[in-house]
Amino acid sequence: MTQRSDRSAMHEKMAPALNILRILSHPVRLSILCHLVEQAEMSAGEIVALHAPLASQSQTSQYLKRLRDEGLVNARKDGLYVYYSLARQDIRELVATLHDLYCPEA
Amino acid sequence: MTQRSDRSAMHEKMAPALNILRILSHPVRLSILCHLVEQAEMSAGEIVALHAPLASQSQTSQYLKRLRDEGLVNARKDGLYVYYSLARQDIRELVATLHDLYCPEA
DNA sequence: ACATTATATTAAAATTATATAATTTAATAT
DNA sequence: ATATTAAATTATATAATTTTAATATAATGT
Repeated sequence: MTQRSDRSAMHEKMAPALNILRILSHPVRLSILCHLVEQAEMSAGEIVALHAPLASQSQTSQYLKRLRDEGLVNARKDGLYVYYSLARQDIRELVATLHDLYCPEA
Repeated sequence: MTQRSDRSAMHEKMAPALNILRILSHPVRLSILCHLVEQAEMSAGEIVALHAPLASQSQTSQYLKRLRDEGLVNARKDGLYVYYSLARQDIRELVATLHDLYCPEA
């Protein structure tokens, strides 16, 4: 095992954390996840409304797709509506830590 | 206070967390911070050596500048050497959480 | 079948982040 | 003074992400 592969290994070990950090590094994606920590389930429309007019329907749908694709949220379709919910406990914990550190009460 | 400014306010409230997330979303910057959580102080040269050849001296110096500019690390100059250390407790806590969630032991 | 509403997709343009390469500053020693 | 080493800076190129705009799909009701 060479030095180089050691360092690659170090970086590979960080890959899951880096991936999550990148996903959370966007105001709307982070906001969606924050809301889903407190709300259990929200329809796509509610999520769009929550972020309009800062983010368009198309944009928000794209953010939701990213979160789906990465396995961070579940999507449940009911008729015309799609309901989103958090799919992973680690996101709950990470968002809680961020809240503690960067969203002081009062 | 309009709806729009409410939403801006929501996003502004997230700004500090977002800023930290973006800074941590890079393999070498995250790695540097991880090492400084465990090491207290490291010289620029040690940090460069730790990440070569994946990151050049110039790159690593740029990452350190970013961390300095953002106030995440302290730089102490001693002769030819510059010693870096963590400047903020929140980084320690955040890195610890990331470690717990994404770096399972063994 | 058609209209309506909710949601999703796609492609191009714009923006931002990162890498590369060359150069520079600063401290020390000869 | 000049050579050497550590570290930082700058400009440019490249790559990744995000925004925008237009369009498409899918479910429901008339």
